[in-house]
Amino acid sequence: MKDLKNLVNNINEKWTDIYHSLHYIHQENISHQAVRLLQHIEKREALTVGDLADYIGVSHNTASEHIKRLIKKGLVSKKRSSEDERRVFVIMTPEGRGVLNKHTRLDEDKLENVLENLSDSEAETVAKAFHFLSREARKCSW
Amino acid sequence: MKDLKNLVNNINEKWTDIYHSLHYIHQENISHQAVRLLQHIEKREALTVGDLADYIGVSHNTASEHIKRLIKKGLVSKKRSSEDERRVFVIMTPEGRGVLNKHTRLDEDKLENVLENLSDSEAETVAKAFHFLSREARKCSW
DNA sequence: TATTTATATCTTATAATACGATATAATCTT
DNA sequence: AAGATTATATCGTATTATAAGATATAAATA
Repeated sequence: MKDLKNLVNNINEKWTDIYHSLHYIHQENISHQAVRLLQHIEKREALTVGDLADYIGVSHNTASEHIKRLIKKGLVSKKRSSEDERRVFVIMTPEGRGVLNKHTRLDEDKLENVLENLSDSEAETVAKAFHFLSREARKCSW
Repeated sequence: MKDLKNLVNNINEKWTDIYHSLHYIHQENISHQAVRLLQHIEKREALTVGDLADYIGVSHNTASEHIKRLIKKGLVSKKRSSEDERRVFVIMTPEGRGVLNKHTRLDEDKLENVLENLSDSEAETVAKAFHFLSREARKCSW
């Protein structure tokens, strides 16, 4: 029998521990909303300016300005829809992906170092766990 | 034999997938630096204003102003050191912990829902994986 | 053709970020 | 004890980020 509440809390504590120990030391100071936008753009295909406005909960003109700033920094680009030429898709550039990774992923060198110190069976357990969690998380539509 | 580079990349992709699917929908728009400061304060004991300045890489006067703003929002409080009365420790308030959790933890309801959909043995695998990772991550001093 | 829709721009306002200069009080040095 | 050092705080100033209302433009739709 699973004690779910306890497991949830346990995972959450360790989730933040792991991130705090293994995250990148980044220098480029990107803003809060910029990270939120990039996170969403990375995970979804064909997002428009309006979609992004809804996602971060601001008016469309504000979202339009956010995108303008991200373009100026070279983190995203725009691509007009061919079906409906009013719509504009926001595309992540390789530079944007790089900056986002530095802000959301674990530092590859640190993580590799950690995994080296695990036994083969422990490393396998970790690989399986992330497989299970991401498989089910993807189904979560809330 | 472990293919580490591949495992690292695999975990990182799933790490961001999971966060994107399960993070809280937060409304309070706290700034980038504020989150960084709160994250560090949560994980370390007895941090001074100077420690925090070094951590986020700004001058001491800037850090002092960050703390002032966090105090105004009720997210941290100050406590003067009794040994050295020049030093001031920054303490997280329950409100600060709440706001930080909303910005760094996974949504408890979503995570519980995900775990419910795992078999007992899968859930156990997940619990073990976080145990192993956080155990080794804690040793990472870089 | 009139209306709606999707973006963009302009104006205005506030908050966040940062640093140099300076102030203050506590501690350490000589 | 006097002077130097250390830890914070505050003031002045400047830039960037954030946001929304009003307005403009161009494409699609009724």
